[in-house]
Amino acid sequence: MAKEEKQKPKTNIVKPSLPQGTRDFGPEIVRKRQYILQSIQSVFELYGFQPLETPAMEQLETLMGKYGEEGDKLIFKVLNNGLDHPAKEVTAREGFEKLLSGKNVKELTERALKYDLTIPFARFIAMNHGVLVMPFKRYQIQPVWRADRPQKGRYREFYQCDADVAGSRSLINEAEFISIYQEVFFKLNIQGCEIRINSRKILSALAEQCGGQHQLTPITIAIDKLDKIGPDKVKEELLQRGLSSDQIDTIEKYLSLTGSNNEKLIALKTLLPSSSQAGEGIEEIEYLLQVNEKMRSSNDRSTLLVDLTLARGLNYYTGVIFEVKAPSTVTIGSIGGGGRYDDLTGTFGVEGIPGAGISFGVDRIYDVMEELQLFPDSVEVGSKVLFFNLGAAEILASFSLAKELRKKGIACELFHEQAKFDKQFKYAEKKNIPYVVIIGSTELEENICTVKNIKTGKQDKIGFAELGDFLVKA
RNA sequence: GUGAUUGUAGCUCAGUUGGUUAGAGUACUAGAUUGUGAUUCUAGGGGUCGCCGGUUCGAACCCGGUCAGUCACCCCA
Repeated sequence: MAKEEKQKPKTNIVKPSLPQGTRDFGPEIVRKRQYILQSIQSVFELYGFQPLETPAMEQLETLMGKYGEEGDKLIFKVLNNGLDHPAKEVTAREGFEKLLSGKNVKELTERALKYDLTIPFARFIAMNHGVLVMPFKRYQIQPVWRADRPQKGRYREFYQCDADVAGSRSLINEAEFISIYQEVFFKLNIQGCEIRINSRKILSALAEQCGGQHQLTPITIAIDKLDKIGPDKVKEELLQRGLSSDQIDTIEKYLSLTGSNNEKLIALKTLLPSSSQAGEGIEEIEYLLQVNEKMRSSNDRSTLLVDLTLARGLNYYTGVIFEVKAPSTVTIGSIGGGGRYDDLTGTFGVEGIPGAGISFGVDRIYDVMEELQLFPDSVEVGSKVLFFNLGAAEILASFSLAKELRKKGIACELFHEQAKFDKQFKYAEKKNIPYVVIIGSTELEENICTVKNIKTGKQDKIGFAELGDFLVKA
């Protein structure tokens, strides 16, 4: 026995692997993602939003109960440290018993990874509202974690990219959010997005007409599935939830309202005539349509569409709601969403702070851009210049030339060893380096170098002193 | 959390009813080629067949479990 163990060398080799639903991002992917994130960030900044970062972890109680029963299950919990300490053995065991009976256990876990950016934002506002300039406009670009089962376009760690404003009821915010969407998609050259809007007030009025407020959530959940399961199944689901056939009839009429934005709103007024809430919702949307018409520039390639079937799952929304659909040429659905919520911080004991916000789905925007080949070539370029290494004396000259180029802001590198041309060319090609500088013994004597454009194959003899200017212009 | 399906070289994939030493293309390395990327040719390295266990004289192949990917549901970005 002992012999066998000796034969196996004792090593600590671990087979490298990633936790389920997480990813590494290689250099090209990081560049492309950064291109998207920086575009969004710059637009947020242009509208006066300020950056905020919050910890990866929150207190578990900050998160629990905010995302519904299903949401709670998807929160990643962090095990407390020191549970194996003898002094804590009794409480640890008790905690584990509680856990088995399905309770939340402070004894075992007090912290959790954040599940979205909105609740940490609300927590931040609740802690700091006294010292913040209100309304507080913040944007936040950070990873969040969900213990969901991964599938395409769905991960356990992913980035969210949110802009929210706290402490303002003005519709100007919503109008600017629409404008931000349009500007970002223009910047990324994504054409044909649909920005869909609706209002929770309208949905709420509909629920009122169909049995009362307690029906709001079931109704929104059911009609949110409309394009997925079709009108018949929606009716079925509503029937199961105890709505009468009269009420379902109303909802069916509601869902079948068609026409232009204004036609839909006019038809809606006759469907829900007595509701002041519906009236408010309609007025708000009319205002946004009007502003959008005025602000619209030739740059905007996204359309603003009133979609009365838009519901959005999260039930903290109370006013206008948004969702952005990817261009119909790709099969990726929603790439952003948001809306207004009246009570951001009530759950933290701070009343009277309303908010509104939007979010960009970075991973899906990436997929859209990849599919439509919208990333500019320049995104892929790291170094602009590679100095060939043709020997010790030759490369020595390259050091100072490289330093000169870097001083001018040109990224460049020296090939790491003397090697044949083939190898050095291939390196440049694989790294998407557009120019190579060749300095051999003949060039060295004359203080010149050969600059070759890899794509065109064009070569120029350039004096050492002129190299920087030549490449700045190239 | 439920169900289905896949896992073989760095990458894309073959692999017969279970049978000797697991293959191809591509990529890589060296040479033909001592200063210009191609093509071609030659040679070479590279595998715990996801992992653990079981059945068998014998398992990449059959069975069980597990991990990971993909897809659908739930839900969601």
